[in-house]
Amino acid sequence: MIFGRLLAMPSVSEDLTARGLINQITDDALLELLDAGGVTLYAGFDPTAASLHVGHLLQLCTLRRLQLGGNRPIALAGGGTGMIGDPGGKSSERPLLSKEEIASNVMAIGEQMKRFLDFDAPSGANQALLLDNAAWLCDLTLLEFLRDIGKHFTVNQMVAKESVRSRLERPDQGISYTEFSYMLLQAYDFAQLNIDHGCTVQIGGSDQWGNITMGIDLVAKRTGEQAYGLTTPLATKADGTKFGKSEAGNERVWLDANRTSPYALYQFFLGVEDAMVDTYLRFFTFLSLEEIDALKVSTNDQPEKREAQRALAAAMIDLIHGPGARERAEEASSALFRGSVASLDEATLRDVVADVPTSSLERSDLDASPLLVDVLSEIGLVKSKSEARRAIEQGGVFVNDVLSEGVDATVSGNDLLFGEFVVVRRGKRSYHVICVS
RNA sequence: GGGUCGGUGCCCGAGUGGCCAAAGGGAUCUGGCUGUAAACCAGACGGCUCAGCCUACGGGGGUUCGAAUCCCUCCCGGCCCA
Repeated sequence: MIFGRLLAMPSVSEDLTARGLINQITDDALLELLDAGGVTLYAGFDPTAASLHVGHLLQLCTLRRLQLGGNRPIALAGGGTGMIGDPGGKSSERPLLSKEEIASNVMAIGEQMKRFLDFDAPSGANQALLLDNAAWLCDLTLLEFLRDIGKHFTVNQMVAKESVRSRLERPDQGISYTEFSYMLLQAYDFAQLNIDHGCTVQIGGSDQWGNITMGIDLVAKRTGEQAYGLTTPLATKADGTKFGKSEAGNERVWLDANRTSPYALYQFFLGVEDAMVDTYLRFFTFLSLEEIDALKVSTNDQPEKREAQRALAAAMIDLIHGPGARERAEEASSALFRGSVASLDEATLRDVVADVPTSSLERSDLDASPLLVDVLSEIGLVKSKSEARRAIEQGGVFVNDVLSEGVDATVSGNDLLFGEFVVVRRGKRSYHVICVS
């Protein structure tokens, strides 16, 4: 059904262009190839964790777009390169992960990718592939590497790359030979994918431009084939910092429901700044450009309705966790934010409990009327009791929507809703439900 | 291996014997204004049994009434020389 709608949509290149997804492209001819379909292309993912996070969305969604346009995407997990670490962007050396950790991360990430890419396309022609570069990098010997890859590049050009130069220019930091070699391994990946799978295109964020062009060079030198590269802009927040790098409280926003609940993910997108919502809709959703334009008008005319944010959040949860999770996240959100928590009916509250962060307490714990300060820190809504005291003193703690005053406030059986729940809120929007049994 | 500079709280970065839980900035948190937005304003921002105490300025040891600040040593990093 979605596919049917897409067929009526603009060509791949028109769509990418209109969405602002093209930052740089090595050759305009690539656009025609992508429009024609049948191109095999890849993007790399570092398996540094057992889950993807919102920072990966842009590449995932772009691969999806290209697949929907009839091309064959390869998601390349950097099981090999992940053991090295890309020097770009970071100001310091990255800690190395163990082989086992990386392998299990690759598995987990591959599972999540199934929501974005079709790995079982019936025609087979453009079915997505998940590969791990550990397959060829781990067995590569140093001598082979130096002979077959290293000889094609000069240190001069490597040092000139932005990712390296920025590290060299910092007076207090160096770059290890290991990380320096990263770009060559990435180039090797491209060449390997070209040989094994006829892959001719690599896509990535704009910071990958240098690595991608090195890969293209290597492909040309090893196989004589013309390869291409396309970079997307970097997704940023309104203040210019990286989108999804880390959010409130330095928590990453993950695609794994066990790490970031669908409700929390929904809230994350619902809270997007007006200034960025249109960009994100274009980058991350598969809504038509017409729909997105209409939402932009809505943001301009009636920003307080947050229609664009709602559409964005809904689309993302649909994509990442499915419609069922989306509906629950929407319901929990409106229950908590529309009116007073205390006035919710029991059934609604029970539904909310299922989606919002919760903790459980024994009824006997409550008999002693524990200090609110202790309870807050126990359920993890604050990091320490000092922080709990501060939060209360600053007027930022609410029990069942009632402002708590005084650090000596306690929690007791009287605070129970339906004999079971205490809804604690910190600040404007951090809800936590305590279930008493 | 030699020389030299440096390692400060989440990050950047001041401090070079007491007035240091340690300037300033950023991040973050809370309040205000709003629209569960941005910007802006205000406050907070190591922990605890909280007018006090404990833990902290790379690790360990020492000098001193007293050390982030001085000395020794070890570890780590930058730069230069070999």
